[in-house]
Amino acid sequence: MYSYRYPHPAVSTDIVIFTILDDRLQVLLIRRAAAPFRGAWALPGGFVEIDEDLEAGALRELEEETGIRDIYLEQLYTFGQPGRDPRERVITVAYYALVPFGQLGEIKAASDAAATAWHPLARLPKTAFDHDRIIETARRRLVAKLDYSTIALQFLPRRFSLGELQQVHEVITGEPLDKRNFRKRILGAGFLVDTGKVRRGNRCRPARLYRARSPGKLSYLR
Amino acid sequence: MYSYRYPHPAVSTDIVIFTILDDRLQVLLIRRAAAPFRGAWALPGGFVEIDEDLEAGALRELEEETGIRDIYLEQLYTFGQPGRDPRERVITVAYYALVPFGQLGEIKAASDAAATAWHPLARLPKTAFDHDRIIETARRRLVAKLDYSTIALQFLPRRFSLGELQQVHEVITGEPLDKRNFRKRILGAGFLVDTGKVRRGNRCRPARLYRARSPGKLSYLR
DNA sequence: CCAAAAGTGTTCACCGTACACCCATGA
DNA sequence: TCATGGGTGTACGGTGAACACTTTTGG
Repeated sequence: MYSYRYPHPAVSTDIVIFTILDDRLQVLLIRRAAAPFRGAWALPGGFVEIDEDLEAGALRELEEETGIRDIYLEQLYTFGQPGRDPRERVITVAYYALVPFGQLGEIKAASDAAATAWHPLARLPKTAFDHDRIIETARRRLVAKLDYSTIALQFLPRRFSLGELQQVHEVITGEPLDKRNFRKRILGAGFLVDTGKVRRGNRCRPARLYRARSPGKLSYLR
Repeated sequence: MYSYRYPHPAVSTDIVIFTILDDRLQVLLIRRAAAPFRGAWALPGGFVEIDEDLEAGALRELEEETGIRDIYLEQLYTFGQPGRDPRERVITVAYYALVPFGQLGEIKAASDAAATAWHPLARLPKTAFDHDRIIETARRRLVAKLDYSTIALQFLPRRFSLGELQQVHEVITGEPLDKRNFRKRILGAGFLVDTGKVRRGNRCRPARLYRARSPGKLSYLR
């Protein structure tokens, strides 16, 4: 009854990296340099090594293919339908993460990726494998977590204004929010701290800058 | 760059089956008939066949080992830490499901399971592998979904009384609920339909029986 | 001085919560 | 007749939603 008598599937990770750029929710794709789906856009990711933790494998592939490192991944879902990869049976464990806009200079096109680029979710190209389905699953998860978690903060740098945070919420949901209600709700929740600093120089009134109460931690609202 | 030059991990499924029995949340475990962890309690599950969908594999193993069939599984999480199985690298995709109490006569001990038994979550035995962690992850998911989904209905037969539904909620959360508020909230949500039938013979006033508005479907509250 | 984003309170409707008694039945 | 769960309404406080004007700066 031991398993290694039977053929094993390949196991890979795929990573959905979201950012907000030009007032749109965007996802990072790489152009595949090799078959199958050569030339098609695909999620960063790759095969897990035999003694490597799943999340570690995802982080490694992400850094190899995009240069992005030191971010917090959350497991999304595992896609294992036979036939989703034409080469062989591949089961992929999908992760997702959110990165701040304005730190895009670092994205590189690496080893086995011909190019990397941000794509607005509203206008995705045809993607390799079932990656469009993975992206849609990640989008739904993101929207669902938006109003019971502090997930939106991950789109912002360490210090940010309330206007920026509101804009993140508006871009993700597509719905405009009332400024006074938003501020009351967010500040009342108590997970933001006024840093005492302001941002000036925007040809308008300076904005107070806030930070998360426990930086780096994912704390929940209630 | 093709993957099959590299060793592949084994992929298995594990299934956390909850029920409510004796006013306690319980989980179905099998006693392992083979090494490793021979004689220890473990979740039903097993290796995925090379051309088999993940959920189909989970359903097959569940039926083989317990006789349970025709239930709705939901994917829980994928556990892949190296070393979690002493034989070789095994990545397991965990599923969970809820079955009605009072249908337990069918549970069998099958092929590679020496015995099957329900265990109250509050008093779990030592489990094989990392199955205690998988069970705890499933329990948290269940509690989290309780009040924004109709998941509790899955513990009940097609027709049920409001008292039974309230009891399900109380057992899962461990908190008592006010009867009038519970009924108001549940009936106001509009996913229950009065069947017109009653259940009598309990030495007390007969209870109206309800059913889900869309039987078999997982509809959400708001 | 003007454009642009920041900042600020009140009112109202609705919802969750607290709370106690009668009803229908089988034994 | 009595024990057992079934069934019902109201009052209150808190929370989310609607809504408009002043402030501060850079150009």
